[in-house]
Amino acid sequence: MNKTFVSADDVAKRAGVSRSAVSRTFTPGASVSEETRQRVMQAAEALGYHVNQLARGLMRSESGIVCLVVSEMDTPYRARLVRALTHELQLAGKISMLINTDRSDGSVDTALRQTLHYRADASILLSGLPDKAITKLCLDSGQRIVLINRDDEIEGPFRINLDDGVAARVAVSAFLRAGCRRLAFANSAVGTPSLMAREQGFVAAARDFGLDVTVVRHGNTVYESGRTIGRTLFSGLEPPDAVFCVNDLMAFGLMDAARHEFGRRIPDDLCVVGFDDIEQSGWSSYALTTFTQPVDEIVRNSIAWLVNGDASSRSAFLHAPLIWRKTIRGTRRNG
Amino acid sequence: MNKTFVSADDVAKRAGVSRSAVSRTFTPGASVSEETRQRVMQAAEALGYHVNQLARGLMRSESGIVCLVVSEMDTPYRARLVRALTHELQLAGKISMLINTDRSDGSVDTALRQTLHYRADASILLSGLPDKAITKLCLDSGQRIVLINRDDEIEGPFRINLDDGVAARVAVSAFLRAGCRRLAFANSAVGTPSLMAREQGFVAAARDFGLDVTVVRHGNTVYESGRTIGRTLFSGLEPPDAVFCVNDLMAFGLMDAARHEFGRRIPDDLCVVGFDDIEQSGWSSYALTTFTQPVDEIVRNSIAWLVNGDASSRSAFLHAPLIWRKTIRGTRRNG
DNA sequence: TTGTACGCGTTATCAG
DNA sequence: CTGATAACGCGTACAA
Repeated sequence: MNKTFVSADDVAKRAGVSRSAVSRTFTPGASVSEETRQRVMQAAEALGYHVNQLARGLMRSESGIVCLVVSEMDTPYRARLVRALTHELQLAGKISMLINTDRSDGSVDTALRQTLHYRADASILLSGLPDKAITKLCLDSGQRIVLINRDDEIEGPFRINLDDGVAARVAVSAFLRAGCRRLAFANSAVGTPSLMAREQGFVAAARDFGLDVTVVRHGNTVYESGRTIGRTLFSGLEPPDAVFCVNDLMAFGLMDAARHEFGRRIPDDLCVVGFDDIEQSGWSSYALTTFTQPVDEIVRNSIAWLVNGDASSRSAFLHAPLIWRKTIRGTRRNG
Repeated sequence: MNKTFVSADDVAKRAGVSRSAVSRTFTPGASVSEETRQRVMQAAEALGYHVNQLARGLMRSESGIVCLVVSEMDTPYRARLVRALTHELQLAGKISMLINTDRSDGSVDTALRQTLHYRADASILLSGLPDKAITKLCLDSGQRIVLINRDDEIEGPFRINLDDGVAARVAVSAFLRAGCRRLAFANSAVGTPSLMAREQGFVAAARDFGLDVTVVRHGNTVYESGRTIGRTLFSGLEPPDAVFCVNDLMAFGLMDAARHEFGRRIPDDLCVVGFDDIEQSGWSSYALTTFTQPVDEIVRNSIAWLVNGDASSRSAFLHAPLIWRKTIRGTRRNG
C-alpha cells in the first residue's frame, strides 16, 4: 500500500470497464446493467475505493456541507442543539462543519468567510450575528443561512425565534398565583435580542399587574453570573420572593447562592423560573421549573428550509412551554 | 447577481491578468509583483471571490479537513473536548467536520467511511471503536487517526489515555484517610476500557489494604444511572460510607439519591469522588472532589501529532490529578 | 515575474 | 446500456 487514495480510474481498470461506468454505479438513480454494477462493486471493495466528495462537489453545484457556526458550544443548550442538528443533517444526507467563534477577532464574519471557502450549501448560526455585507455575500453565492434565536432585523436568512414575550407573561402569572409580590429579573449583560425580549416582556407583564421588577444584569449568561446576582439581590434591603432567570444556568447559580449563602428555602421563601430546560434542570438538587426550548422543532424547521427550496417562508416563531417542577409553589396550571 | 460562486477565472478576466496570477496571489509564499497582487486583490474584493478549498484539496494531497467522530456530544465532558479541539484545530489552519454516531446502525464504521468520502486528513475518535479493517483502510488512505480514551489494543492510530489505575489508588487512599471502610464503586454497564480500568484499579488498590469493594454496574454513564445505583446501595443492608463514581454525572445522581431520598449528609455520612471535573462539579450544590481530565493536554497532544509528521510516538499517557472540593472529609493531601 | 498547458477525480453530455 | 470527452476550479511544472 502506498498511502494514497484510490480513484475511479483505478477501479475502472481493474473491473475492465470505463470510468463512466464506475461513476454511474455510485450515482443513485443512474442506469447500469446488473453485471457491470457487480463487477465494479467487487473491484471497488477489493481496492478500497470511496467516492471523492470533494470532486463530486466540484462538479455538481452542491457540496453537501452545512456549516454550524457556534461559540461556547459546551454550554448545555448549545451542545444539545449541535447534537440534534448534526444528527438530523446526517439523516438528510448532509455533513456538518463546525466553526468555533470563541476567539474575539471579528470571528463571525471570518467564520462565514470560511463557509464560502468550503462551498458550504448552507450555514446555521447559533451564536453571534454576521455583518450585513457578509450575509449578502453568502446569499449571493447561493448559500442558505439560518439564524437561530438571533435577530429579527436582518433580511435574507431564515430566522427561528421563540415567543419570549408570551413566556415572560406566563412566568409573571405563575409567580402571582404563587403569591409572590417582590419580583426580580436576572439577566446577563450580553444583550442578545432574545434575552432582552424576555426581560422586557417580564417587566411589561408585571407592570400590567401594577408591580415593579428589580432588574439586574451581570456578566455572561452563565452559572457564576447567576450566583453573583443572587448575592446582590439577597443582601439588599428588599430581597425578592420570585426571580425569573434568563436561562437555567443563571438560575442554578442564583439558587445555590440563595440556599447556601442566605438560607433561603425554595420554593417556600423564594420562587424561581428559568429558561432552556437543560438536562440539569431535572436533577433533584434543582428541580427547576423552566421554559423548554423546542429543540426538535427548531431542528426540523431549520433542515426543512435548508433541503427544500421553500424560499417563501422566511421565519418561524415557536412556542416555549413551561415545564413545571418544584421551584414554584402552589398548584400547577397550563403554561 | 446570479446566485453562483465566482471563480479565479472571473477574477483574472476582470484584473486583466492570467488565472495563474490569481492563484499565486492567494497561495502563501508564491512570487507575484506587488502591482499585479494589488490588481488581483481589488478585482477579487469587488467580485466577492473566495478560494475554493474543495478544488485546492483536490490538487494538493491534503484537504485541511479533520473529522471529529462523537456520540452523545452534549455530555459535558465531550462537549468541552469538542469545543477545545475545534478551537485549536482552527488555530492550526484545519477545519472540523463533526460526525455524530448516535444512531445504532454500525455507526462508527459508517462514520469513518464518511471521513474517507471527504478526504479528511485525519480523524479523531472520541466515542466508539472502529473495526480493524476500517482502521487499516483509513491508515492506508494516508489518514491519521487519534483515539482518545478508547483502547490500547488497536494498532496504527495515535492513542491518548489517562492513568486510570493511579487515579484509582489515589481515590482509595483518600477514602482511607477520611476514615471510610465500606467502599463502593459505581460504574455504568458500558464497559469501555478506561471505565473498566478505573474499576479494576480501585478494587485492586482496596484489596491491598484488605478491603472489599461493592461494585455496581448499571445503564449508561449518566446521571440517572448514578441515581439508580444510589438507591440500590443505600437501601441495602450494608450501605457504603465511600463511593468512587466512574464519572461526575453518575456521582451527581448518586449524591442526589443519597441526600434527598436517604437523608445522607456529605461528606459527614458519605464520601464521594468522581471523574472528569466537568463544570457542574464546581457548583456549590455538589462541590464534588474529582479527578480532572487534562483537556488542554489531550488537545495539544492530538493536534501536535496530527500536524507534525511525528509518526514515532504512537501513544500518550496522561495524568489526571485530583481536584479537592467538599465531598471527602478531612485534610487535603496531594493527589 | 508572467502566461500556457496539464492534471487532480468526478459528473454531464452525447454519440454509439 | 456503454464509453469517450468536456467541463468543474485550482495548483504547478515549464517555457517565455
